[in-house]
Amino acid sequence: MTTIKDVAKLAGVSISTASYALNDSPKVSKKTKERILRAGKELNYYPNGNARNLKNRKTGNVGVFIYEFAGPIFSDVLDGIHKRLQESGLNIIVSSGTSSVNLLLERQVDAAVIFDDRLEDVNILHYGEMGYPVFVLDRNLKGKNIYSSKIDNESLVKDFIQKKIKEGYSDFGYLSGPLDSYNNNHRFIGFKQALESEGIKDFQYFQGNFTIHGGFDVGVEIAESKDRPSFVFCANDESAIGLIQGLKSKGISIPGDVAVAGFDNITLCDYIDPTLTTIGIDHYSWGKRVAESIIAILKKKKPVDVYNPIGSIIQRESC
Amino acid sequence: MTTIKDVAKLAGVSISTASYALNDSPKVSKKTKERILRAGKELNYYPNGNARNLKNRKTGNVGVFIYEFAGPIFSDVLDGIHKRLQESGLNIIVSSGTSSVNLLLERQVDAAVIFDDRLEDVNILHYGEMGYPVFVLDRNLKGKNIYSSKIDNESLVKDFIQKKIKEGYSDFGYLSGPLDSYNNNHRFIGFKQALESEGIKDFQYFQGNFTIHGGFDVGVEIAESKDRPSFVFCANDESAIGLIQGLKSKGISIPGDVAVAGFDNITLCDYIDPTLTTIGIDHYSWGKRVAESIIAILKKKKPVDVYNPIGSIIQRESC
DNA sequence: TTGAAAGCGCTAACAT
DNA sequence: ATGTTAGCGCTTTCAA
Repeated sequence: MTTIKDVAKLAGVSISTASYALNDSPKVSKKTKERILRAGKELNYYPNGNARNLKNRKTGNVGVFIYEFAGPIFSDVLDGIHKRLQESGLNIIVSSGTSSVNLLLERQVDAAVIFDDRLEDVNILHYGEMGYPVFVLDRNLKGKNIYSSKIDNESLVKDFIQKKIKEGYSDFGYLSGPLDSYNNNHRFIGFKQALESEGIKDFQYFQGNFTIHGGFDVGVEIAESKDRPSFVFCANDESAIGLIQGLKSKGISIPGDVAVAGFDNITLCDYIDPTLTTIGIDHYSWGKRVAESIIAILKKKKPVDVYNPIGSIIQRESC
Repeated sequence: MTTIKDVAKLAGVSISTASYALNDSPKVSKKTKERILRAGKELNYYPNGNARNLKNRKTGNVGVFIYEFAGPIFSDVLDGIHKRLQESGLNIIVSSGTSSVNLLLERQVDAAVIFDDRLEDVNILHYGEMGYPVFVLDRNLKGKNIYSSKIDNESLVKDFIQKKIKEGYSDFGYLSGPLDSYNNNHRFIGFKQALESEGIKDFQYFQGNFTIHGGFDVGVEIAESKDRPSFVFCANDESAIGLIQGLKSKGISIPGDVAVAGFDNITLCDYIDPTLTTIGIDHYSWGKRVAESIIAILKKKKPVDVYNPIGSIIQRESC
């Protein structure tokens, strides 16, 4: 493997001069710099990142740790983060599962974005304690160097449901996500607040799991029930889409018999029949803003205000 | 920052003994090992990955370099790769754009999977030359340590179109992807082979770009044409979905007036109306198999047979 | 069973 | 403008 030593030897200079030249330092004369760079080209030299990172005490890598690679939401956030980091010459490293923990704790990244319910608090806290900035998305966590950016689930859902109540709906159902999901639980709070504020005491509760399949089963269950709600708010779009399919499979018409809404605004919303009304988050922009903050912290070495993503109602046919 | 030195000091042993203990070497006695591990816990010690990687001349990381983070195909391949690597204790590092090149050439990964048309051959070749194994997906590239795994586009498309010809279609169109796309070009070859083998001389050619939007425009164009093909084969599902929407927007019925098929079997195929007949690749399994091969190469230090993914016709309503 | 010391490839302070 | 050298944090050979 070619090292800086080989380059220095071929160019007939010392290692340090080679290093200066390769890092484009003004200290070295134009002539020798050229000679060194030519030697580097000739030997196909590239610096060993591990050695550089060790010496520099920084890697130039930003880690983004997600729950899984599938999923429309992650993709959009990732594309946003990636775009912004690339403009600033930082590398993006996306990982998941146990890899995430390894890369974090072994300090192979200079900063991290956590978008993964399963990654344990203790690891995030420890990484922050070591002096590295971390952004946690959709998660409540406080600690040294920890920044939390979250969707304002309560207000968004509350406003939306209040609007639907004013449109005349009164007989609601809530299709829940997993009970340990931050987003689900806060959306549920907003849902209940809306009913309460409008004096509606009762609603039906359905347990789902954020998946199309889980939503389908609930759809069938509701279709066969004698006491169907006239409006089901679903904690995310995927379960709403499953719900619609379950209802349709039993001949229920939407929104006539049962109105449905979701949360997230994934691509599928536009393709299902009827198209799905939902609360949309601009995930791409969210990613860009988070990356923006990380860059600022890394460059200026000082804390920064967090940006919380903005949501809006995307009115379609399903309610 | 806590280093191995701090742990050694607290445990009252030398650095080397600490290192042995932390790496669970049998050389060190049970009593001292315990003491060292306890010291490590107390100090919240984690090894510095860059230092370890430098010394070991390996990182335990496998890089997967993709064209973009959005896209249903990448997600499934990634999930497959991730699952298998995690079982083997290897870290997955996913990246894109200039980051990919940096991570590769700086040797921050022990092996790589390239699923990105834009990543230049020269960088891949150089990485292979340095002794690292690389899997290139859907790409023709030969070189040291380079393994190429690809969909058998020609046969799949040829068989499919021949089948459709036997079902009675004869008036075909081809909706192309970008002209520099490996997959598009090989699918086109298979398409032409099928027509030729069945004695069909003519077909219409439409230029698309693999996107829904691009497909839509062609759909409108075809709808307004006087000489509509009765069957349009699209080089991927997204353009097929756009095509369907474009045709429908002008009142063309599918498959009655124009039959449509795609390639990939993305989730949306099941949600569009009519549902889309396509050629499906099991991307998740593909990812697992590729990871399997990488693990074998890394462990056994010797070449391995490449696995090419299997495809099959997914018959739905659109043709 | 434990410790001393060299060295992985690089950067940068310091000396020339 | 260029060279010498220490050292980043770790592993491992060699000696005790």
